[in-house]
Amino acid sequence: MLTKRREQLLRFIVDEYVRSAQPVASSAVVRRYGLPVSSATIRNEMARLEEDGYIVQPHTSAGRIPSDRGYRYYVEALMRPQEPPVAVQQTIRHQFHQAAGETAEWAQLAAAVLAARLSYVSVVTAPHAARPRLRRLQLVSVHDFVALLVLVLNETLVLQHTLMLDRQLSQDELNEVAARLNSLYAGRAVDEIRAMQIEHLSLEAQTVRAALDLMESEGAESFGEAYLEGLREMLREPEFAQGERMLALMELLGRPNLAKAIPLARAGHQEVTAIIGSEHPDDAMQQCSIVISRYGGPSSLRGTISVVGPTRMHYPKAVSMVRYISGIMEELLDAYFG
Amino acid sequence: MLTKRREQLLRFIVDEYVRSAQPVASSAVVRRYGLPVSSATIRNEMARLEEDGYIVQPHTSAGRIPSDRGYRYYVEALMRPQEPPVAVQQTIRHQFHQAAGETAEWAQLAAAVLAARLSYVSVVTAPHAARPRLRRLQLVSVHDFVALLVLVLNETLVLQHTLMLDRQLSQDELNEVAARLNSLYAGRAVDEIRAMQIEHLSLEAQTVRAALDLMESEGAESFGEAYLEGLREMLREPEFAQGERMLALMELLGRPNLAKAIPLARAGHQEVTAIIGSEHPDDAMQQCSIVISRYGGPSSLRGTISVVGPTRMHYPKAVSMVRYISGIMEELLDAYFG
DNA sequence: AATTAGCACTCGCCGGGTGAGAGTGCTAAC
DNA sequence: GTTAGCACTCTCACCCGGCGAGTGCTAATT
Repeated sequence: MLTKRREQLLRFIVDEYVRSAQPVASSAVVRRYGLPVSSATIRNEMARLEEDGYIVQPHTSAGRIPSDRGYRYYVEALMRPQEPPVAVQQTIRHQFHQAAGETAEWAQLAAAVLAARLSYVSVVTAPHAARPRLRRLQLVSVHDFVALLVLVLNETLVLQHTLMLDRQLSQDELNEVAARLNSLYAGRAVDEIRAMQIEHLSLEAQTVRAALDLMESEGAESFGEAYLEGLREMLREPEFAQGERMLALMELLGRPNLAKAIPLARAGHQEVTAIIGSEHPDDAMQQCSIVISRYGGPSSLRGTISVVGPTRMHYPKAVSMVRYISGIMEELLDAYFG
Repeated sequence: MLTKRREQLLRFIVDEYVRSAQPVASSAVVRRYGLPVSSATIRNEMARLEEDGYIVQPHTSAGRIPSDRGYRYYVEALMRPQEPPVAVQQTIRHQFHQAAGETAEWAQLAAAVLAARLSYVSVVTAPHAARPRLRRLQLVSVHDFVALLVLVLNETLVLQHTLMLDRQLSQDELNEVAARLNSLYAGRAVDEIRAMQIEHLSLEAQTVRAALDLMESEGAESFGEAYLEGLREMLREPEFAQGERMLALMELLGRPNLAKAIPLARAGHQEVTAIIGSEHPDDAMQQCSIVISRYGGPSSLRGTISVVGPTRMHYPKAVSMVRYISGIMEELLDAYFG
């Protein structure tokens, strides 16, 4: 346990380092903090904090910067999350108000807002149903040999897929097929439909296969439908100034690697979780922190919302912003599908 | 007009510089090219080429690199486009074979293939109909107060939009509305529908408004539905090694700026066009070249396919690859909607 | 026991200087 | 028109030394 003064000092070092990206010197503390002590005292305290592993020196005769452990302590015990100002809240609410309808659009908007407000990378996975049920399917004739399969799921998700037909079918015929399949399968989940083991022929079989595929891919949370925003903004941070680091980061946040970079499993529901630097299993992420949260009800539509930034991240802002946006997503889901 | 030998020399300088990214020295020419002349002769010829503006020296006592004019001459008169090897062609065809159906998927695939084969940035706009006609619209009930509007256009494009309803409507009622609107508007283009000036109430009006909006946005070629791929690969090129340039490039190729970066108007149909460095109006693109082509029939579905790379680009590969993929897109469109 | 003034010490950064190497342009000879 | 030879130029990498920032330690003070 840290003394009161050391806590204050650690907090100041984190705040100051986050602000300036420069190691914090003892004299800087006295000057800007205005404590009634001298820099020598601060130096002594700093030595203790370093001994305990909360801060480090990049080299002898430089100021101190927080270690991952220091950030952890800061996030856990020191920082006061700052709610976004009312004006900002209103702006954001307004933005979401405009994008009614598509859940995917909400996710995209959430990513955009988050990136814009924080200047870090945001990754938002679109809401997905853990165990989707078929509400109704519909076949729409598109062309002589092409039909569109539209799937409406219980959780108000609409999926579509183009079908290539063996023979020409009129809309009426398609309607018939759809009606028959609906009477069989409406209201059921993937596993139930599979369990029924009904044999179908030609178009029916093709439709059922496509529908099951779609529902299954919906059931699994994936990064295929994730929205990533703000790479450009984040690359302006001084820690990524060298091309070397930039490339590494881009590599890491590219589609195929995204799953490795962001451990969805660590996202808690309701509460916001931070993963700081070396706490992340992947070596490439040692310089980065993640602030992540799940949104949506436990049973119905769920998704995750996360921010990836340098360990020198503005945690109060990041945490509260993620919490706020996460809350909005929850509200939206509730309002539309509650 | 250049002498035969100077042409050869220019070609070699371009080839070599593209390969090595290093200024080409006179001695290197003799060594690797094996001409029965000495480096002094090459130096004399180089001096002439420089005088005429085809090559430049980064500084005294460095080799030569091609100027934009030099590249232009090379592209116009010197290079022989190399068809992709048969094996590669087959692989690509196979990839496209797998992605049947959605035109947007073709575009995405085209972008991915192009980026993978060339290691430059590829930008492909999805096929869009210049003057789309409504084939049929359909309303699908999704939720109590939510319906999905599905628009099938003559050119086999499917668009969808979620509608928020004022009151609860059954699928039967929705079908009725759709049927009425179809009987009125099927087969017509945006301008025709507008010209009819029919007054509608509530849901009908809402549907028509949404449908017109969708069709209009489809009619305009935009970067909203453009697929961009390969930024990571391209940033490995030595000219972008400094973080400075990387950021500039990313800035430039970000969504809002994409239209400024890629002048779609300069894309010719059938033939592939190159825009080299300073030929581009925007200052930020001086270091880059664009290889661009339009695909699709002149009347029906069209799109553009382009590659953005450093001016030190492998033009033969880029041009022939763009041409090849462009051809495939054309074939696909023909096969499905011809 | 905690604080502080003073001071020596360490280390990164910056500017200049230097030497090697690469490649040219020029001149004079072929 | 071509070529050998050579002086010249420019970059790059390296080293060096001074400067400034900031520390750690010691001894004195409260």
